[in-house]
Amino acid sequence: MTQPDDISPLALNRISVYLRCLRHLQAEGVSRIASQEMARRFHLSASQIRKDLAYFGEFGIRGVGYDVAHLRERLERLLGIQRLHPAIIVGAGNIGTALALFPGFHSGNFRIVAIFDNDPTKVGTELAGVTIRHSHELAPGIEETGAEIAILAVPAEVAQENYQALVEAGIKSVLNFAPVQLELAPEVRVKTVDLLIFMEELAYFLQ
Amino acid sequence: MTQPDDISPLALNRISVYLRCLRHLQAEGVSRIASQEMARRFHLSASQIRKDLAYFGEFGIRGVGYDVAHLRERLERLLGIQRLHPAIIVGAGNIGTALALFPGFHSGNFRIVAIFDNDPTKVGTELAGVTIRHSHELAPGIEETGAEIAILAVPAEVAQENYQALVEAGIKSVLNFAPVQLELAPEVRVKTVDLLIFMEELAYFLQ
DNA sequence: GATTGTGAATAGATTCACAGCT
DNA sequence: AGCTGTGAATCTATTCACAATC
Repeated sequence: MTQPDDISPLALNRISVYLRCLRHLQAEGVSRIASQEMARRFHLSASQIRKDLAYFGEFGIRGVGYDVAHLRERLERLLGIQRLHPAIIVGAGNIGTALALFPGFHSGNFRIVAIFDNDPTKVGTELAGVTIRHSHELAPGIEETGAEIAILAVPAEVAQENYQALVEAGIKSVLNFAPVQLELAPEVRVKTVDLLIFMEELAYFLQ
Repeated sequence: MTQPDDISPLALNRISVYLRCLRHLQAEGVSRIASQEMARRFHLSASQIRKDLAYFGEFGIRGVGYDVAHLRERLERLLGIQRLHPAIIVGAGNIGTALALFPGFHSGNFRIVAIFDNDPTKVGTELAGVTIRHSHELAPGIEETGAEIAILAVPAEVAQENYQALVEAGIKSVLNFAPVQLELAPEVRVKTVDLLIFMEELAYFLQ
């Protein structure tokens, strides 16, 4: 499938939100919806919904609205989540463990196919139905499983070296939970989730 | 302290990033730094650093750069993290537990002062040095501890009702981990961290 | 000479408003 | 009649380039 590569992450994230809304609507048995009604129900902007959707094609019917099931399918294809994405977790500490057990990763379009840690007492134990392997085995583990996405959940001090190892092992994208400014490789897309920055944002508005 | 209330969240998050960089520099013994050098070291934009900082005041010395220790202190005051912020966790499941044990919440300017869950088998047990209380006790718990920030780590299905309870109990801001569009109360600031949306963003660029 | 702080210029995102379909 | 798709208008953010300052 061809797609624009220069869409803004903001618009892309909104597409994910729309998709979630459509799933809700579908579960409720709604089969058609207008942008305005969707905006009202989920606290979004109607013109932005139309603009975002139109960016990828003409999905609606003028005078009528959008077909919920059809639009949902189109958006899933668009995001590339019509198929299952194998993912790995690097670091089986608190955050890694929590993510391994996160229900969203068991019901959706992502599957945790391997977990790595460098603590020998953890290696060999089971977590979320997967046996933890040693971080040395990152490269063969990624190759065997065809993993595309790595969730990096290691301490900040070792995040850069683990990221490097993932890049060399041929991973395609990384979701990073370590609170560091990673030195990025151009061929690997990284999304950093920095809890302290979120907390500091909230702290600012407390004043 | 007075401050502009209309700063963009993007700029605010960058201030957090600068602060982290300054801490690194200070730990390395660097006492002065120019925007250009800081940009080079941490992969940022020099003109953006200057613009962001200048928005809050004149922190630098022309021809010289910025005093690391001084700027750090100013930014901490600016973000309101010169003092400790008491925070609570609602939901002691996988994510709630991981966050309770997250090192960032033990070394920084945030302190987890209470944890709530509605599972009677969890109530009364210890987690990260705090005894888990029943969710019924949210309001008195918030009052006693003076908690300002709540970390909402409950299943998606019950996120809205727990949010409502937090609003009624007088919390000031919420960091929400449930993958839902919360119906927001105007007086409570909310930041949602949605892992599935991040994963979907990465999936898009795999294609 | 070097570097900040800042107005002007550019780029990007959102909202408006309406022509074009059904 | 009603709602989408979209160009134009507005608003926001980033980058540039240089005068002001040390």
